[in-house]
Amino acid sequence: MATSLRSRLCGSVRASDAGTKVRLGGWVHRTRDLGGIVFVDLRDRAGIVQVSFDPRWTPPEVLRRAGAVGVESVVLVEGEIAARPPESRNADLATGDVEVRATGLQLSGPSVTPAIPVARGKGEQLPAEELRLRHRYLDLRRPELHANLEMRHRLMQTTRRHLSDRGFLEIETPILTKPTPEGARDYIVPSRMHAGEFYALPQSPQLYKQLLMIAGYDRYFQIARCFRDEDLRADRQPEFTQIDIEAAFVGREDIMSVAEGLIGELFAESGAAAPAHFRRMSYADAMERYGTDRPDLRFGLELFDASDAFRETEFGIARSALGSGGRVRGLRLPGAAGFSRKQADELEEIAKSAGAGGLIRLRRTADSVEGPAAKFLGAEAVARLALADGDLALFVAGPDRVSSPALDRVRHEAARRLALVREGAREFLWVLDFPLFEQDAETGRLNATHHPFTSPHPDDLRHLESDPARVRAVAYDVVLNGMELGGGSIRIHDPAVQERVFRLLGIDEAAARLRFGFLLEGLRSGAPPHGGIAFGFDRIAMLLAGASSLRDVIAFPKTTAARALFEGAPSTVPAEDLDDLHIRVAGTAHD
RNA sequence: GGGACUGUAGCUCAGCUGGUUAGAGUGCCGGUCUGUCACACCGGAGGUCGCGGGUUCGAGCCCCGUCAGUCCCGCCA
Repeated sequence: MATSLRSRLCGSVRASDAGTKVRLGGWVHRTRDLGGIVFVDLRDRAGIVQVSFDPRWTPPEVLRRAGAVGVESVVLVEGEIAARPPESRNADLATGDVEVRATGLQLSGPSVTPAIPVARGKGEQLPAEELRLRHRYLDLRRPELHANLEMRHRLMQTTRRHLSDRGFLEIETPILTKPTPEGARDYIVPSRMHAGEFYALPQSPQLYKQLLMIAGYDRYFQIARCFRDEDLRADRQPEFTQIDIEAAFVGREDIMSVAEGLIGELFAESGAAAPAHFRRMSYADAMERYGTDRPDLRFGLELFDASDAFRETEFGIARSALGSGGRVRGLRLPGAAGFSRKQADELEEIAKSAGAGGLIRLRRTADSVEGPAAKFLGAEAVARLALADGDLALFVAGPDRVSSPALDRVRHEAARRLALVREGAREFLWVLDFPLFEQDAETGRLNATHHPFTSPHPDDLRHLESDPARVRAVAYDVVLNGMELGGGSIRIHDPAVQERVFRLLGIDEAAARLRFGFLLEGLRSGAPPHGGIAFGFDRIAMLLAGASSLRDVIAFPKTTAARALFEGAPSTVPAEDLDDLHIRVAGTAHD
C-alpha cells in the first residue's frame, strides 16, 4: 500500500514498528486540542491511528496548524512511530499501543464541515437514511461500510476462484437485451437507430446461459447484474447482483452439489460455517408444515390441520370454511397461554394484514380450555388438538392460500416473542419438487412457478396436458433461516417439451417464435441436458457481513422509490435528446 | 396501486391538553488548557418546525393535500 506519497496505511501501525519513520495520508477522524499539545485521530481504510503533535518533537508552526485542521479533511503527516506512555495506551484501538509523533503536516484536502458526521458519538443514532444516501461519500467513509464492502469483495473473489477452479468459465452476457413479456417489468432503453424500438435491461441472463450450453460452453458462471422494474423492499433493489451458474450434462444432484460447495466456501471466507450438505424438503411439505416455500427451521411451531376437531361443531367461521373446501389450520405456542389479550390481538393483526379474516384462539390452562371457540368444541374435539397446559393455539379457517401466508407470519412473530431463535443458528434447506405451474387466482391462467424453461419432472410428463397442476418441476431453492439464497432448475432441452409448456402457458407457436425463436432453434440444433442455479449475491453479502440492510452492502443503492439520491437519477433529459430517441413524453407539448 | 410510521438547529432528538420569546446533546465559531482518546471548562452564533392550503382569537401540535424517507401488502416468471 506504500505509494510515493505515503509509506503505509494508518491502521496498520503496531508496537513492533516503534522507531520507524513514516509518511501517512488519511482523513481527520477527530481532534483533541489540549492547548499545548494536539492529538489527531487519522483514519484510512485500514483503521485509525493517533497522531500526536507535541512541542518536544513538533515544530511550532506545524503544531499551530494541527490545532486548526477540520474533521474529514485529508492530511499528509510525517513523523515517527513511537510507543505511547504505558498509562495512555488505548485498548479499544488496534493501533492503541503506539502513536505517530508528527514532525510535519500538510493539509492536502481541506473539508467543509461535513453534512453528516462520520465519527459518531457513543449511542448516537445513524443519520437519516435519506441523508446517508444523499451524502453517500461521507456515509461510505464509516469503518462499518468499509468492512462490508471489503467482505463483499472477498466473497466475489472467492466465488470467481472457486468456480474457475472447477472448470466454470466466466462469460459476460449483454446488458442491452430484448424485452420479455413474462415476469417482472423490464427497464427499457430506447433505440436511437431504430425509431420506436427498445432494448431491455436483463432480468437475468437466463436465455443467454442456455444458449451457451447449446454452444458447448458446458460450465458457465457470471457475477451478473440484473434489473427488475418492480416496487422495492428492504431486501430488494431495482438492480442487483446474482451469482449465475449453468452446466451441461448434469442432473439436479450435480447442480446442488456445486451449490453446496460454493456456499460452504463463501461462509468459510466470512469465518462462518455451512454444512457440507443441506437438509431437503418438498415444496408440498414446506407449505403444509410451515405455510411457506422458504421455511425457517431454526424453531419448531409447525402448522397442523385441525379441521377434524372443528368439523362437527356449530362454530360458524370453521363451518363455512370447511363447507367451501377450506380447512382449519393452526399452530400451538407452548407457554403462550400467558399472552395478554393485547398480545394475542397483535398476533391477530399480523394474520389479518396477511389476508386472514382473523385468528381463532384457544388457551389451555391447567384445568380448562378457554377462548371464543371453546364452547363449540366437545371433549373429544379438544383432545384431538392435543394441547398441553400453558399452550396457546391459534387457528385460521379458510382456503390454504389464505391460511398459509397468515400462519407463516404468525409463526415468525410468535417465535420472536417466545425467543425461540437461537443466537447464531443457521438452518440450510433445499426446497424441492416445486409445482411447474401455478394458477392465477383471478384469470385461471397457468403461470410458470419458476420460469417457462424449467423442466417438468420426467415422471409427470404424461400429466402435462391432462392435469398440469400436479406436474412437478425439477427445480430447487436454497433457503437459509427463512431467506431464499438462490434457486434453479434443470431446463427443458427437448424442443417438443418446450413447445408443449409454451402452449400450456398460453404462448402460441407464433408468439413463441417471436419471443423465444432463437432458443427454440437452438434447442433443435443439438442441445445437451443442462441446468443451473442463481444466488442473490447482495443478500449473501448482507448476511455474511452482518449488515441489516441490502443498502449497507451496496456502494450506491437506490431508495424504495428507486431514486439515486446522490447523483439524482432518474432525471429529465434535454428535449433534443428525446427527439434523437424518437420519444415524446405523454402530457408534454414538445414537438 | 393500497396501508403504516417518520420529517423540529449541520447531525441525533425532546417539545405536555392548541397558548407568551421553540429546547437539549453533539457539531460549528471564539476563548482557557502539555497526555488526550466522545478530552475538559467558559462564551457565542445557528430555526421557512419538509412544502401548500384550511380550522382557530391563537397551530410545531388539529384537518386536507403534497413531497421525501423507511417498513409492509399487492407486485417481484
